[in-house]
Amino acid sequence: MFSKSTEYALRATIYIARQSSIHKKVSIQEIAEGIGAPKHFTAKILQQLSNKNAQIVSSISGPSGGFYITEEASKKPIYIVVEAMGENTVIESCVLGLPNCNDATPCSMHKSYKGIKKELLGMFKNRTINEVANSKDCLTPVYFNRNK
Amino acid sequence: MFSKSTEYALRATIYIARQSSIHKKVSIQEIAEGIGAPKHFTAKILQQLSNKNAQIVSSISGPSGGFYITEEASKKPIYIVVEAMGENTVIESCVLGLPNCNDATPCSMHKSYKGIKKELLGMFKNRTINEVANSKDCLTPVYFNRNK
DNA sequence: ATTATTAAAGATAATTTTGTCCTTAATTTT
DNA sequence: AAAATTAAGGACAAAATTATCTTTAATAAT
Ligand code: FES
Ligand code: FES
Repeated sequence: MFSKSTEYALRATIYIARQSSIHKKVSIQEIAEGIGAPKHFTAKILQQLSNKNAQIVSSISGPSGGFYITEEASKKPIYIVVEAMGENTVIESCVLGLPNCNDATPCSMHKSYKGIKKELLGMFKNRTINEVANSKDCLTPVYFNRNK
Repeated sequence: MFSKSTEYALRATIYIARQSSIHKKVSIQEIAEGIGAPKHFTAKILQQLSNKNAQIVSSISGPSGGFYITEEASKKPIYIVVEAMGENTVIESCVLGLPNCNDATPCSMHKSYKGIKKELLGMFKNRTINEVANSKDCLTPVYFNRNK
């Protein structure tokens, strides 16, 4: 559904929200291993998630530095992660790839897709980062690095 | 959601199902223009859709040749198009990109996604090519080449 | 048979995505 | 102040996707 980048971004955000706080930061190394993603690629993605526009995760350089997420940010919907990666279109656009997916210019899948699209959007817009990260639905410790 | 290839494949299949019959075939040229896709790239995709494994669309070379779809094929679900392009995983796999999206090994999005996934799959597995192509929901003639 | 038309097939190129590496800057510890 | 640790940033490389071009094969019309 999403690109690798966005998948890693979601996993990294959830990982950070689970493992860290302002007092206990996590390193790129740890995050990359925890989510099963290449280290340097993960670093790039974390930059996107922490830059001025996104401000989803926070970071501090130097020893005992690393990444963490503020209470404030963790209350935001996971949608912002997808948005920061520029992939919100994946959820919002036409199944057939036509421009303007809306009731005024429907494609022949639109009527079937409309409801699903709404639910998909809802899933990302209504659930907060914190809620997803600490959901009781799955708390296996080795969660993100299941063997592929 | 899908790759360009799969989007083109879906549009092309729907286009052919609308415009053609065994008596009135359509050329690559016409299809490509009709769906707003690059001609030679469309040709490649049509090859995939017509090869021995897929057999979704049929073709005949030579003058007055072109593509068409059999009654039999048009009764199959549009899912087979997505499958022929090797992108059924898009619908079937984990939102976070983890392996084995199922109730036994859920990720923290799984519970929310489960129902949506089922509907998405249903949309592709329950609707036939013919049904989608000739749906009353959208019969605008210039449908596939809306200006982008 | 020859010519024209159309898809099939293969080679190549451009672009985007994914992944790696190396240097710099920031910050803490010693 | 110096050394160590960590993220930031930029350059580069590999792989995958998308797109184009050229030649070949099939078929029909002349
Ligand atoms: S216009 Fe195609 S899904 Fe909405
Ligand atoms: S396991 Fe992640 S959506 Fe099913």
